[in-house]
Amino acid sequence: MNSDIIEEIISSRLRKKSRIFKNKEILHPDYVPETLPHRENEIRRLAEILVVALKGERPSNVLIYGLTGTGKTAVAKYVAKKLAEKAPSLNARLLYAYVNTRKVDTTYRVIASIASSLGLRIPSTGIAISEVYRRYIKALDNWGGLHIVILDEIDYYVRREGDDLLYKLVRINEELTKARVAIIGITNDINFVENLDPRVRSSLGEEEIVFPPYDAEQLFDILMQRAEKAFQPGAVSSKVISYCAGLAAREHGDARRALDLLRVAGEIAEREGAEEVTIEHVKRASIELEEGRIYRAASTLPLHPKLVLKAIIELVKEKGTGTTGEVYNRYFKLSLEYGYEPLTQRRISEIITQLDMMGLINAVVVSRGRYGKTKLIKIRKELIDLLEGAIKI
DNA sequence: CTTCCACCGGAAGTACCGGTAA
DNA sequence: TTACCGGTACTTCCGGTGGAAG
Repeated sequence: MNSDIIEEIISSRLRKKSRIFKNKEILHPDYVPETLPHRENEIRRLAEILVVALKGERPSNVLIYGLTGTGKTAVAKYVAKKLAEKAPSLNARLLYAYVNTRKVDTTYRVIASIASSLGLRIPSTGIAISEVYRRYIKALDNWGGLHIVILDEIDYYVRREGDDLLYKLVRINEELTKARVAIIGITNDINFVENLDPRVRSSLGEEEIVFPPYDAEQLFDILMQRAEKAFQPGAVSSKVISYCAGLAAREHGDARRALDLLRVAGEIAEREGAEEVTIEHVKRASIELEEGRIYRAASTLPLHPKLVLKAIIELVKEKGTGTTGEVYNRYFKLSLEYGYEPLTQRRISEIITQLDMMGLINAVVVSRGRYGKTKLIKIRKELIDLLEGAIKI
């Protein structure tokens, strides 16, 4: 009986308290802990730069560099939040806006998001960008404090939209009479600054902080600190944590990855009803994370990208690789079979590039001399079946 | 050294959607 | 309601190109 299944799950998960987790939230990537191990220097630097805000001065703009999962976001939020909390007792007005410009990915939405942190309500579309900008400036001056604007992953943004917005923001203080704006830009691409307008560059990079990747030992400390609060005593050994740390350290010391690994390993252990998390659980977590990402990406693909992916899978199964032209021909046939109007090759070429960027396929531009220039397209063997299952049309 | 393949990928434009302001 | 606005998906056109073959 189905109700028995539900009953069983409820009784095994809810009635007994988890043997593994005490508070899983703590392993969540957005959770900002009370202390950030091995980032003391970076916190101090940033705080020293921004602290003049509490005296009513405008602090320097800051550029923060560092690879993913090196604590850039956490440190920036942490310092901004602490200062904002401290401000009222010192009779200073300080607010901060945090925008991840990879998620909030158009100029309009970025400004709207910044403005909304001042309590401004901006429609999601419909008015001109310059109008939103104007309202933001007006709201700033009415309020008259210091606004710290944290722009996360700005390299993504600038690559897509250019540096117009940065240019405007950097010079916004010239238009303000009472309020001030300080910008914290966060990027994981060190080269990105070189392509910026020199004026933006010098202004945004008044101060620069570089976040080095964590090594395995530091990752171990980070995981340990969180694990103590997140797990039941004895549920996870230091050996397991050290294994997670090692795995993540190999991928350029990414703390987010390390935390995900530990959390999912814990979930697997719990599902199994195990007493504690083992290294085997971590290994499986590693596979599960990757496969889950791929599956979600593939199964939510729109129609034509799905058809293109299907064409690629067929070709790869037959002969190992494919080219843009071959994929297009196969896609063309498939489209007609399913009764859809095929798109142009130009568009398909773009879709192939997108599939590559999502990590579903590998597409490299190669020149084969007399035989032309094209994309060489492959799929990792382990992913073929997974992808095939994900794209039932 | 030149040729020339099989594309790449930028630019500009069209159509449409979901939304706002007046 | 009409007139915009921004974003996305797509097309058309086309100059550009790495390197094997000649």
